[in-house]
Amino acid sequence: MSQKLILIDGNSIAYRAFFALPLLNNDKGVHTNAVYGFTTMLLKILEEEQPSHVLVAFDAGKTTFRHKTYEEYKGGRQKTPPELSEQFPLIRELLDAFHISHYELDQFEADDIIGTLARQGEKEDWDVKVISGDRDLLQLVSDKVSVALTKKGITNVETYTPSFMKEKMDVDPSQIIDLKALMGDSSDNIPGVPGVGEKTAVKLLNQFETLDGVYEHLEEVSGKKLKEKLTDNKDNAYMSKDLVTINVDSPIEVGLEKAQYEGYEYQKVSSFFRDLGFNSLLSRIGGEEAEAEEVNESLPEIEVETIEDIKEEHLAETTALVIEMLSESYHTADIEGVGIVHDGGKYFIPGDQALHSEVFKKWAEDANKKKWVFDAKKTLVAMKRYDIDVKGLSFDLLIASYIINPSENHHDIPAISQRMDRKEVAFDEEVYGKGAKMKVPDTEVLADHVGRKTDMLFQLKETVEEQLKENEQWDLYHELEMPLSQILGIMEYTGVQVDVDRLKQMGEDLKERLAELEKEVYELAGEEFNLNSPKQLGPILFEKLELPVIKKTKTGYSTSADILEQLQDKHPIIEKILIYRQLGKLQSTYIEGLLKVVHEDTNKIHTRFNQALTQTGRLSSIEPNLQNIPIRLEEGRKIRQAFIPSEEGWKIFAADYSQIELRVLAHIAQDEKLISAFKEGADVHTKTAMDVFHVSEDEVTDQMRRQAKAVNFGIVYGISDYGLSQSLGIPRKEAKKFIERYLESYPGVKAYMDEVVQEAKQNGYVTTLMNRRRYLPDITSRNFNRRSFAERTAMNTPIQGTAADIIKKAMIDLYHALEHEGLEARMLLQVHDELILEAPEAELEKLQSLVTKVMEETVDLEVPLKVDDEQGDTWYDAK
DNA sequence: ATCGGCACGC
DNA sequence: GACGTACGTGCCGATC
Repeated sequence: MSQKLILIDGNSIAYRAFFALPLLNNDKGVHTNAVYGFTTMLLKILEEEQPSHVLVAFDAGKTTFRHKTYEEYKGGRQKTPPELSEQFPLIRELLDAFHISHYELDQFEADDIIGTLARQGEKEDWDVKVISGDRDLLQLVSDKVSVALTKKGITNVETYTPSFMKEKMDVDPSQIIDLKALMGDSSDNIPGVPGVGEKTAVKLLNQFETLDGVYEHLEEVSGKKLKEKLTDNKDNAYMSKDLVTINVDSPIEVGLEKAQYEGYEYQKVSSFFRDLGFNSLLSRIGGEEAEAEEVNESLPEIEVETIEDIKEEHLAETTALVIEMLSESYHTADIEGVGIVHDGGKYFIPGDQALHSEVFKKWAEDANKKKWVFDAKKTLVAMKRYDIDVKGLSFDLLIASYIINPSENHHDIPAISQRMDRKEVAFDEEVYGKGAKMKVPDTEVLADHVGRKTDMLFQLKETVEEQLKENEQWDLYHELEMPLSQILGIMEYTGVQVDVDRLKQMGEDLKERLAELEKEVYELAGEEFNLNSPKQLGPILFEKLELPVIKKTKTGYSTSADILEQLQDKHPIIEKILIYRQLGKLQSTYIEGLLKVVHEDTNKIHTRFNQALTQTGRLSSIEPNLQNIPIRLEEGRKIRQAFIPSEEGWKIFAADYSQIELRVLAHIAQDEKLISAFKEGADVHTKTAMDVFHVSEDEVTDQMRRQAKAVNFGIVYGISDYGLSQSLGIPRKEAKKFIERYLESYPGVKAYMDEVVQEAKQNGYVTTLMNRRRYLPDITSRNFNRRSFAERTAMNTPIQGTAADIIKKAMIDLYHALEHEGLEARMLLQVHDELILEAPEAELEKLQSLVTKVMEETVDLEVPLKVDDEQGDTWYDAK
């Protein structure tokens, strides 16, 4: 059997991992992010490649033989951060635990060790794969040697073979050295020929094949400047060539046999993982499969009493309560059991027993009996399904955890407890399994697990509340998110009425038009294919029809709408495809997708608002997402005709904030010009155009206003100059200028942007009006991209987050106002800056003034808030 | 099952 | 100079 050798560039991968992952500490305060990243990469390779031989090469010391040729080799490099240096010994330990050999050689770099072994393996006719982040290694590619370069992150790689290289870079492996010699490499301080970049170098090599070829035929090189540069820098080019050439004949003292890999010992690796706190990786290594029972056995003892018949003595004044469902969709999920923990005991009750019990209902509905829960909204909805109106939900661990740090991805009880260094609860996945294998375990196991979660909830409450108070987020939690959670629960439970027949009719019409379009596209293409597959569409457009290639994706040609639009006048097929895409989206996502989630007996849709997800404080909506129902194009907007009031004689009423983010910006930044624009009630985009282009109101063209609008959009969403250039279809430099001119026009905004970035650097986080936080660890990153992103986030989050705070508060105020006024009107949906209600026709007039007033007055800013309202028989008509 | 490409909203 | 560029959800095809 053929042998497979994996050669890993240890330094390169460690660097990659270090910069790709946030600087994590384990519980002992040791930085482990590079080790962690390295480990995930290693596990993935071992699993996917099943190699017979593995070796990790490291760079030895400070100087190498290359420094003799060129003293400045790798000069100007930032020195390795100490947070990373300290992790190299751990990486070696990791490799030892895996029984994987590693090697370094004085005066030589990891590249040379890898090159030498790769050639040896090749000679033996082995399959060799090199893993690195360093493109220099591409020179090793051959029929037997492939090179996998890390892309985004660490485990995401791109494997280079000779043919892939030719396609992607338009050069052969043998030309890589000459390519580098010409273009140089700033990160290694290799000069190359100044002024020659990748594009020129590839062009030269295509014409003359090699560096020698270029110099032999210098007179044929086009361009006087280029010829001059090449002549002047001939020495540099050849020296660069020497420097980048990997020594494939290094005096290494290890042979291929040393790299033999025979698998790792579970014990050693798992204890290494435990030492470093890599608990999430434990499940990925092949040890004995952790059975549910075993999981629980390894945890500390806990006594949970399973009771069938619930009595008052099992309940208390203050109780942690968990309603356990295995499925996320709590509108329909079965309730498997109920966990109850208080000072007097720990109980588990099978779901049906609890929810059908009169004793339980009475206790649940008693507002004086305090319930501590994880996800109050879910608890409320689930219980409402059993006609229980739960009251007294006084603590919500989910919301609290989210408020404390929204950037945590896992806010479930086991994850939270683990972060607090308590390891008494198994993860749901370990107990229930996942995907198709998910199942309800035996009652004993279920009771234990639910009991543990409930117990942990009971224990964590105090600490978490202290943390909220310490962060000055108590009000945000207690006065905003907690009350909102109840309101959202009621909204979700209420649901939105859907005109199913209407949806179905639209589906029929779409089906016909799609079939027609499909036929037309096939005719124009001259063949049939799957029109929904970009992978199949690409070759048709760009090979068969020979349309110009504007952009490629990593898997082929890009066929996205903005690319197709640029091709529109080139071929009649393009327009058909665009329309097909548009209608296809409506059909699959909005017609079929919505029909799938309509409740059969009521014809209502019940979304779920995720209140603990976004980094900015906005809500999100799932199953279905009712926050992205089409509106921009008329065709799609018609979907909204299917959203109707749930009662006869009722109407849909919608109210939205006008320019809330820009108003918030004016307020936070205290920018006089922006403030006065809003106070005057000016059209803000026109005003921006006047300020940015220095023209009077009547001189503002549509084009100028459109551009100003895009800039405002960019400011609100924190997009980059690149993002703005994309949305306007202009060069990045111009986009950058627009942003600069905007900031010159609004000095208050400029000052705010600078301040908020400083604040983020100082505190490590930014805050909103109501003290919502977003941590930005990348604000001090040495990586430009990460840092820039963090800076834009610092500027944008207080704006978007404050707007989110405001509408959330408005919802609470409105809920109480409706109650206070004795109106029947109900809130149904929130779409970031608008609220959708249904109401009896007779209430509309009152509603109009009430809703507007409540929303506009919910906070008092330097600028007025403005609310527009609409009404109609369907959501579509409320426009 | 999971990923990539694409498209919808704010 | 740049290895990626507002936030979400969900569909499809392709892949293993």
